[in-house]
Amino acid sequence: MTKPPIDRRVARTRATLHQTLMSLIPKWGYEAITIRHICDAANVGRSTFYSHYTSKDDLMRSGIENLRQVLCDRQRDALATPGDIRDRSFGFSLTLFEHARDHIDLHRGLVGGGTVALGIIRQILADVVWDEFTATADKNSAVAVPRELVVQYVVGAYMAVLTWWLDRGAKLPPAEVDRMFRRLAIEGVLHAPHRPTGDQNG
Amino acid sequence: MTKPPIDRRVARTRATLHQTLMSLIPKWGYEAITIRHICDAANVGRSTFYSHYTSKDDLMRSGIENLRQVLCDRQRDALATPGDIRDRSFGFSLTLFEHARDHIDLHRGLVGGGTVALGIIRQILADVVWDEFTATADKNSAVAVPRELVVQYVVGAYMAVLTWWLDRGAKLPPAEVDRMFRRLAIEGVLHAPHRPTGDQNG
DNA sequence: TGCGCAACTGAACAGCTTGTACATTAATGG
DNA sequence: CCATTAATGTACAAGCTGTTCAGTTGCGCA
Repeated sequence: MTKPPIDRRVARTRATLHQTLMSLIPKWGYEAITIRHICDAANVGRSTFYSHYTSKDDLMRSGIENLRQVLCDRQRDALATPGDIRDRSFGFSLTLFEHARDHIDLHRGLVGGGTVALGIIRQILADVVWDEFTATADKNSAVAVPRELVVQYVVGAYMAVLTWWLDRGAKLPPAEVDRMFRRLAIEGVLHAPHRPTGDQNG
Repeated sequence: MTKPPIDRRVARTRATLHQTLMSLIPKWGYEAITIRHICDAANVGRSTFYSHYTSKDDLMRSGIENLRQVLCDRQRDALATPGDIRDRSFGFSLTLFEHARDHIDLHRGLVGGGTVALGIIRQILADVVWDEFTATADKNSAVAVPRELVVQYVVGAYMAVLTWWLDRGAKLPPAEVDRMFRRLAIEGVLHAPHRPTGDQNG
C-alpha cells in the first residue's frame, strides 16, 4: 500500500512525531494539543513538521491507519468461524473495547471533546461494518433500509457506547459491554429491556 | 427557571447575539465562526460579548435550551397517545427530523465538523430519552443492560443517522427516515434487514 | 422629569496559534 | 567521497482569545 520511505531521516521523523502525539494525548487530550507542543516534545523543527504533514489531524490520520488493518483482520476471523450469525456479527466490537481498556488513557484523551480523532475512527469502523454487511448480505431482504443508514446507525451507536463506557471509567468488563452492545444492535431495545440504575446520566 | 433580565439592553444584546450566531451558521458552519465574527455581524462590542458569555459554546448552549422544551412537549404528546408502544416510542425523532428539514442549512452548519454543537443537542436528547424510558419503565425486566448505556446507544445511533441524512442532502422524507430509525432501534438490525445500495459510504 | 447607576463601547494589551519562506547546517546513500 | 535531500531555526504576517480600562450611552426608578 504505502511504499516505505527510502531515507531513514524521514522514517525517523515521522515515527517520532506519531509516537509523540500519542504520548501527549493521555495527558492533554487530543484537541488541546498544538503543533508547537508536538514539535517541542519531539525535538523536531516546526518547519519540518509542515514538510511532512499539513496539520495535526493529518498526522493523526496517517498514524491511525494501522487500526483499520487490525480490525479488518479480526473481522475476517470472526466471519470465518462457524456458528450463529448473532455470535459472528460485529467482530470489531470486542477488539476495540479491549484495545480501549488496554490503552485507556489514550482513548480517554481521544474521546474527550474531540471530533476529529473520533471521526477518523468512525470512518474506519464504517468501512469495516460496510464490509461485514457485504459479506453477510441477506439476499431476500428486498426493500427495507439503505445499507449506509444501517452502517451509520451501528457505528454511531457503538461510538456512543464506547465513549460512555470510557467516561464512566470502563468499569464493566469489555466482554460484558460488548455483549450488551451486540444485543441492542442485533435485537433492538425492545428485546433487550433495560434496568433502572441509580444515577441520572450526566 | 431563568428570571427575565430587568434591563432591556441586556435582553436586546443577548437576543441579537443569539440571532446573529444562528444566522452565521448556515454560511460558515459552527466551528469556523469566531467571537469576532459574531460581534462584528451583530454590531456588538467584543468586550460586551465577554460580559455576557464566556465563549462561543456558552452562547450556543444558552441559546439552544429552548429546543429541550419543544422536544419534551412533543414527547409528552406521543406518550399520552394510546396505541402500541412501538408507535409511541422515541417521539423526538420525527420532530427533530422535520425541524432539520425545515432549517436544513442551519443543521448542516451544525453537523459539519462540529463536536460542541452536536454535543449540546446530544445531551438534550439523552435527557429526553432517559425520561421516556423512565415513563415507560418495564418492571419485569430484571437484569439486562444499564439504562444509561441504552440511552447513549439510542442517542448515538440517532445522531449518526441524522448526520448521515443531512450530509446526503436529506433526500428521504422525514417520516421515512424516522420510520427506519425506529425500526432499527426497536427491532434491531437482524429484524430490519438492509438492502444493498449503489454507492459506498463516504 | 431628572438623576444615578448599569450596560455598552472601543481601543489597547499580552499571549497564543497557524502557515509560509529562506538561508544554513547536517545526514544519507549511491 | 560528494551530490542530494532532509532538518533546522529564525523571521514574518495574520489571526484569535481574554482582559483591562476610561469614556459614553441608555435604562429605570424615584
